[in-house]
Amino acid sequence: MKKNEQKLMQARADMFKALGHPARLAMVIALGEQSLCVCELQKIVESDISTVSKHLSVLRSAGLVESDKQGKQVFYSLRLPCTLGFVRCVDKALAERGY
Amino acid sequence: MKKNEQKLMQARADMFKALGHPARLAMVIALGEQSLCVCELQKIVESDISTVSKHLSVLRSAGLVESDKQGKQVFYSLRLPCTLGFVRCVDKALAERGY
DNA sequence: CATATACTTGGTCGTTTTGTCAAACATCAA
DNA sequence: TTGATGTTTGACAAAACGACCAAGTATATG
Repeated sequence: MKKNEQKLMQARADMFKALGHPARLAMVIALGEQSLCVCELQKIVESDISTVSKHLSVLRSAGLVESDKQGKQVFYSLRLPCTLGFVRCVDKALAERGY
Repeated sequence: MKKNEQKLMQARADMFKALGHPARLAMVIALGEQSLCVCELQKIVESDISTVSKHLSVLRSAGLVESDKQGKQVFYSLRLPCTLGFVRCVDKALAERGY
């Protein structure tokens, strides 16, 4: 594999990796419906607020979500809606295995 | 989040996580073309054969690929072709950022 | 049977990721 | 300004990951 091809593959993999955590994936799926502030996202994943914030920063570095400060709240929104399409396909596969 | 919902989210995340490594992703993309034996996959990722084998076992546990022993070779094939669709979407997003 | 080939598994070790706490920061309201 | 609220950041320990080597299993072949 050539060097620039490796870099591209790494960049792609980083996106998948960011989604490879149940809390982060749950937040991304929730953001598929609407933008949400950190406090609302925390209710979804039920973790320490600092943990939630760090997960969000992982998603943001990967370019999957973007943040928008409104007053003292920060709203996150989904930048890559096609993620949801893949989740649906994954769900179909999981359903075949009894999920 | 309820317990079974958490399990589902974990299973989904495991799929993403399995794809979150450049070697594994490269192999999955290659398998999108055709089934390949471990030896051919090794040529693609250029790692130790034992490393390749372990990566493949991660992909298999996640349900992304399946294996089929033919003689002394083991052929792997892609179980979730929709993965490639998401890769294309990721590539579009990466392209917008200069890749 | 003995050997070679194709692959998997176990062990080790350095690196990365996670979660938590405390502290910092930003914004609003009294 | 002071305090309350919402979020981020730094530090640190525990856990998971990734790569390599060695050893193990399975299958074909001489």
